[in-house]
Formats: sequence, C-alpha cells, structure tokens
Amino acid sequence: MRRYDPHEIEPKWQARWEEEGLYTAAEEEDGRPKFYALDMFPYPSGDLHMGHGEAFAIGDVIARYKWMQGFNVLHPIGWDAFGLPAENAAIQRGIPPKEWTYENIEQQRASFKRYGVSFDWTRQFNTCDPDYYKWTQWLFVKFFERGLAYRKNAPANWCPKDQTVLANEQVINGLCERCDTPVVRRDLTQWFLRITDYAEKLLDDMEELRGGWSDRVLTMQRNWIGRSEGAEVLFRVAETGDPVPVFTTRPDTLWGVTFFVFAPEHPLVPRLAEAGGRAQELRALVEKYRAMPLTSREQAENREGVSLGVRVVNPVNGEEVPCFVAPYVLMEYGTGAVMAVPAHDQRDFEFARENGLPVRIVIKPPEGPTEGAQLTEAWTGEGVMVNSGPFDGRPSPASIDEVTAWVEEKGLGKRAVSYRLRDWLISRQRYWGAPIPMIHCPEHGEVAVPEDELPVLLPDDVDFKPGGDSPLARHEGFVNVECPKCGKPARRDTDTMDTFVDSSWYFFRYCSPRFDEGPFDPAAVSRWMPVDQYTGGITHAILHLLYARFFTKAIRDLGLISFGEPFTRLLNQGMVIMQGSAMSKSRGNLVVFADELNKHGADVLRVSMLFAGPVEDDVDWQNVSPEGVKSWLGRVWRAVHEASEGSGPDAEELRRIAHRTVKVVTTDYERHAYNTAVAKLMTLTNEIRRSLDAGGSAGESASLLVQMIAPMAPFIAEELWREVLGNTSSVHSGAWPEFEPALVEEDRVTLVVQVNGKVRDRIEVAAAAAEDEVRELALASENARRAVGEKEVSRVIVRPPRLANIVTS
RNA sequence: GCCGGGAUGGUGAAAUUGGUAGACACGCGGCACUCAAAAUGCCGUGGGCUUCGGCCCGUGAGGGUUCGAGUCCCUCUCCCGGCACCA
Repeated sequence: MRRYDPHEIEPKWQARWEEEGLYTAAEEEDGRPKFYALDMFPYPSGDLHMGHGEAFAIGDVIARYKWMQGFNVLHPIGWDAFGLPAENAAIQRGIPPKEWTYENIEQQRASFKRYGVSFDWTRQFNTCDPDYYKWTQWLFVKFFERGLAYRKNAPANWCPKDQTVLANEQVINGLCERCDTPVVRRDLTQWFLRITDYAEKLLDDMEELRGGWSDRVLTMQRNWIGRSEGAEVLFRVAETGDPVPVFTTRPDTLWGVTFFVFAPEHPLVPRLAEAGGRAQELRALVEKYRAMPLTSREQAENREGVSLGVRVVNPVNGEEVPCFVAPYVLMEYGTGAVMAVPAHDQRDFEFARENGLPVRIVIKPPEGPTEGAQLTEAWTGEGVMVNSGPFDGRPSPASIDEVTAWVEEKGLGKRAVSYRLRDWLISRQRYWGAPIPMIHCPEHGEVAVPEDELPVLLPDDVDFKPGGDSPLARHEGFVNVECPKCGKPARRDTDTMDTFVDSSWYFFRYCSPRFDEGPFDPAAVSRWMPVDQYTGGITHAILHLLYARFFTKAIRDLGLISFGEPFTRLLNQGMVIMQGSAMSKSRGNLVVFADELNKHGADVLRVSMLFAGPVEDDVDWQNVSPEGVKSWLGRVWRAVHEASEGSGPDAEELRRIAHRTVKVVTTDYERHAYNTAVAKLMTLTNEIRRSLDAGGSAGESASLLVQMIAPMAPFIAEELWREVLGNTSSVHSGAWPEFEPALVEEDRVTLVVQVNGKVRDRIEVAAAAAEDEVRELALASENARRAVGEKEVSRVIVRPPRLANIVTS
C-alpha cells in the first residue's frame, strides 16, 4: 500500500479538476436548482494568510456540499483590488500600485488553487479592472442623477506634513499613523452617498434576514443605524426671530428647559453671536474646535461653552432661556442644536453645573429631591411630571406619546425620527481608486461624464505620492477637459471613490462578469441572485454589509432588479489568532499560510481549521493540531485501501453505524457544524478499522466515509474515490450519500435508571419497550434497589425507552 | 454608560427539544512492535474515596423552579465584541 502523501496527490487532482472544468457553473437551465455560494472577496495585499485559510475552507465546504447535493452552484472569486494599502506598499517599494496589485493577485490565485478551492475561475475579475470600474462609475452617475450622490463641505482629518486626508482609522491618538504629526481638521467639499434615505428600509428589511443572519450582526447594524423616536420642536430666537428646530426623544421634559445649546458649526451661530455682541469670544472657541482632529474632539468630555448673548423662546411655556455654543453638541446629529434639560440629561446637567445655570426638576423621582439645586446627577428614570403646565401629575416616561400629540396639535412641533447613521462620505484624495466620473464646469456646475465616455480611466503616469490634493489633480491631461454640456474648458473631479463602493456591488457582477451593456445582465441576476450563502469575517458586520444592502435597494429603485436584500444567509467565521492575539510580524507570532501548506498539504490544513471548533469562534493556531488530523487522514487512507480489497457485504452492525453517521453528519453539514462532523467521521473510521481487524468487509462503509469527507478534504477523497474504490467520475460531482431509514432505526437502546435524579444503572432494552416494561426493569435493577434502600417509592417517572427516574418520598 | 455574546477537564471542544456531563481530538502516562528510533496499534486519563461492588463531589458564584438543570428563572462576578457626548 502506498503511504498517504498529500504532496503527491494534491497537485495531480488540482490539474485534473481544472482540465475537467468541474466547478464551472452551468449557464443554461438544466433542471438543477441554483445555489449561489459567495465568499467575501480578498484584498490582494501579499499572499494568503491563515485567516483566508479558515474563511475559504468554510466557504468551499459549503459550495462542495451543495454541488454534491445536486445544486448548480455558482462559487465565484475576484479581488477587491483598489485601495490604500496598495498605494502605501507601492510608495514604500517604488513600484506602481497596479503592478504590485496584479502580482499579489497572481500569487493568491495560485495559492487558492493549491488549497483546492472550488472556484469558477471563468468568472474572475478585479475591481481595479477598467471593465469593472466602468460600471462602478456608471452606478455612481445613476445615483447622481437620482440625487443619491451629492457634494457638500465636510470636515476631514488632515495631516499637515503629508498634505493628505486621513481616514479615522489612520489617526492614532490624534497623530498621523505614518509620520506622527498632529492631525488637524480641514473642511473639504466632498462627495456623499445618501444612505440615510434608506435608513428606515435598512432597518425594516432586517426582518427578512432573521434566521439567516446572526442576531449579533443584526444587532450591530441596528445600533449603527441608531433609530430614535421623538419630536422636533420649534424654538425661536427672541432677538432675531430665527426659527430653531430641535430634536428630542424626551418631549415630556420640555418644561425643564433652562438653556439652549448650538453646535459650533451651526449655520446660525455667526449671526447670533453678532446679534448678542459675543462674536469675539465665539471666534476663539470655534477656531479651537475647527483645528482639533475629529477623533479627539469626539472623545473630549469637557463641558466648556460660550454664551451667545441671545435667548430663545420655549414654545410650550413662552419662557426665554439663554443660548450657548458648546462642542458637546454635534452638528451631524438631529438639528445641530439642543434644548437643554439639566435635571434630566447628564450632559446638560454637567454643563449647567460648570456654567452656573439653573436646574429645574420636571420629572419628580419617587424618592429624592424636588429642587434642582439638590440634584447630584441628572434623573433619567421614571417619575411624575411637575412644573409642566397641563401635564402636571402625569407619569413619565409613559406620557411621552400624549405630550407629543399635544405639541403637534398646538402646532409647536411634530413627531420625528432621527438616525445615528450619517451619509456616506466616498471621496478619497488618493490615487489608487476608481475616479469619480464628474466634471466641474464654471457654467454648469457638476456635470456627469456621459455614459459613452465611461470608464474615466485611471491614468498610469501619475505621481501618486501624497502631497496636497488628490494625486490626480497634478495630472494636467487628466484634469483639463471640456464640459459635456457646453464644450467649454472644465475640470475633472480628481478624487477617487472609497473602495467600499467597489465592493458594494461585486456580487451582482459575478452573475454576468463579461456583460458590456450594463453593470450586470438582469436575466443572469434574476437567475442567480440573491446570494444563498455569504461567508466572511465578522469585521465586515457593519460597513460592507450595510453598504451592500444599501446598493441593492438603490439598484432596485433604479428598476434594474426586483429584490431588496442581497444575502439570504450570512455566516461570519471567527478569526485565526496565535497565542491569544492577532497574528502580526511585530508581535512575532505570525504563522505563514504558505509554510503550513507546504508542511501539511491542503486537506490536512483545511480539516485542521474545521475541526478546531465552531466556525463562528476564533481559532487559536496554538491549539490546532495538524498532526492529529494528518494521522486521522492516514487512518482513513489505510482503512479505505484495505476495505477496497474485500468483497463481501459489510456486517450489519457496521452498516448501521455508517448509515447513522450519514444521517447525523448531513445534519452537521446543514448547520455548518464541521467540528462535530469530523468527530463523527473519526468515529466511523475507527469502527471500520475495528471491523477490518476482525476480518470483516467494509466496502460500503468506506465508500460512504469517502463521500462524506469529500467537501472538507477534497484531494484525498478524490484519490480514494477514483483510484482506490475504482469510480470513474469525480466524487465531487457525484451525489451526496443517503441513508437507509431501516438501518438508522435503533432496535436496542440504553435505558438509564435514575433514583431521585441520580444515575444508578444502565440497562440494554428494546427500542420499542413500553412504559410498563421500562418501569418493571427499572424497579428490578439491583443498583437502583440498593439506592432506594429502606425508603418508599412514591412514583416512577418513565420516558420510554431511554429513561426511568425512581422518586422516593 | 448602552446593546450583544460568553464562562464546561491540563488544552480545543461535545451534549440539536429540560433527561447518561466531558463525545471526538490534542496533550500526558503506560504497553506492544523494534537492536534502537520513527511510523503504527492497544490501554488509561475531571477531582476525591473505595472492601474494586461501588460511593461522594463536579459545567464562573449564590439562590429558585422541576421527579430531573450545563440547558429555564432571579441576583452577582469576570471575560470578549459592537456602539459611545446621538439630545
């Protein structure tokens, strides 16, 4: 018998499968149901790492299992190839981002093939291919035409040394991650996508996803969208008459407003400061916060502020209260101004104490002070409304609805909903991304690049090092164009799109990757979409998945598709860590995927990952034992070889075990419980071994074992299936095994006899044993009788045939 | 602070519906084969006691419901994740 040598069999089958086109999804309807198995596409920074090893092992098992079940499976792959890491690597190494990116893609491609992943390679594309980003740009233009893409001035993190905008993640403790220069805030005019228009739908449609997505991810998305119900109430500036709406979730505290606060960026602030004679003081505060990086401002918890010198009128009681400007009020949320109720909001309370402002209790706690001066912190619990005009004596917060209705009826405000979700800033002042397909004309303003001029190609001859504006702005040939409307000189937009835009629709493109009349062929999409199973890391629980859901809804509203949710089922696998923390070179705990692949081969590595624990949990490589898995696959190898030599039928008992294993392992595959599936297959292997050692046959059982191993360890399964068991076609295109129901039924089971809930005996009984019979047997048990002793049996709980519990008084 | 998820042997874990806790492995100990090693196979392995029949304890802590709780309920501790001045 040959030894089990992964390095001998794996390259062989890798080549054969490719020749046979085993994993090409059928374009034509052939009677099989479709199954779209999607893995989150990788980012081509270097070779694959251990995380890919786990993620793609799981995704591949899902796809292969579905193939075997007779589905026409679409299991595509591509690369999320634009983005900052390529640019930074290119700057460091002095090679163009394009070159670096395509080299990495080739390397990862080769690694995936060695790993035995059943991708349909005919559909591969990269988001940095002009054929792809042409349609990313096309979608942007469509969004622009519908008002979903717009430009506005917004603050950005700016590194004065590198002369570039930084994402929030690139600001470490207020410093630039690259050069440690303190980051400042800079206001830039940038493009946004109006995702907030879809806040309600993104929230409501989560109902459809329940069951298919984990509660964890759904909760994270719900929190991110952050829906708050309340009222918008109209205040008015006493001196100028300016209307100032505020959003509040606590209209029941309206009578407790003792001051009013504007965000520093609020458009009314300069005028009101002028009117209040406080322009000077205000300029200082506003300057200070404008210079502060966004990240550190949001963390600041001081309660400083400056009086505006004007007052607003509280519409519910006509009171005039003083106005302030303070950084704790955010322009981005609500209306950028808040009514301050220090007695019942902790932030307002702290501001009042710091600035010597009155605190008036309007929700009286069941126990505690009635005077604001006595409060040590804001009371946010239940209570009775006081000092509240018509609502005195009413319970709070139970009366919020009535107060809101009253406010609405009196014309002082209206019911309102506010979201934490902000519009999506997609402009990047960077080179390696899809150019935003817009032209700025002095006469016509923002003009979209006409469809027949797409794609706006990313030029190769660009000095992509950061410095000033977008690198594209330095490319005269790129920038200077004619306005599509009037033909006069105009300027191209020089920003590129956030890479999350690229990845928000790639799963549509897979359905018809070479389609050139639109981003996708609607017929192909209606055949394959939505994705039946999406697999990927929890890191994308919020942003990518929310953006993809938003794009799907927006594309539906363009009339191109008829569904609103792209991913029916979502599986988030855990991370691969080492010694308790994320792998990294600097920590010195890096495990290199290619090294492990060289050492153990693909099958061993795949099964090791799957056997280590539940797919959702993190895997600590320290606890993974490829040696143990290798020894199991070696046992399978030898057992199947030996079994293939026998000729008689398997013993009845072995057949029962094998068929029962088919039953339970199938359930495990359905619920992605690959760790327990492997455990059960190990047990079956041991049983086959035992049977062979006893001189029995095991041909049928060995066959079943090979088929059940196939999705997880595709190479060894194929070798054994074709070369040892003598089948002519691939195990992977063959059917998933079915069990014989008669063999799965048990005829003898273990009856557990308990006395007062403690196990005292185990008796083999017929599975069909009736209640009376089970009771008799239990009462007759020597061990049970000893445990009962002198006590009297008051009753016997019988759950035939497996359990009897004798209860003594 | 708010929201979500956890805590089971030396380790990874299993127990799908309230019904045999620790399956399957790793590690460790012992044995067989061998001149020896590797490879392979077999036995043992939660803690304690034992007259070797068994007995007691045991799923983060405490309480409860139940004939019976890792599983359900209450209180608490700790850990992980998400969000966080969101009005």
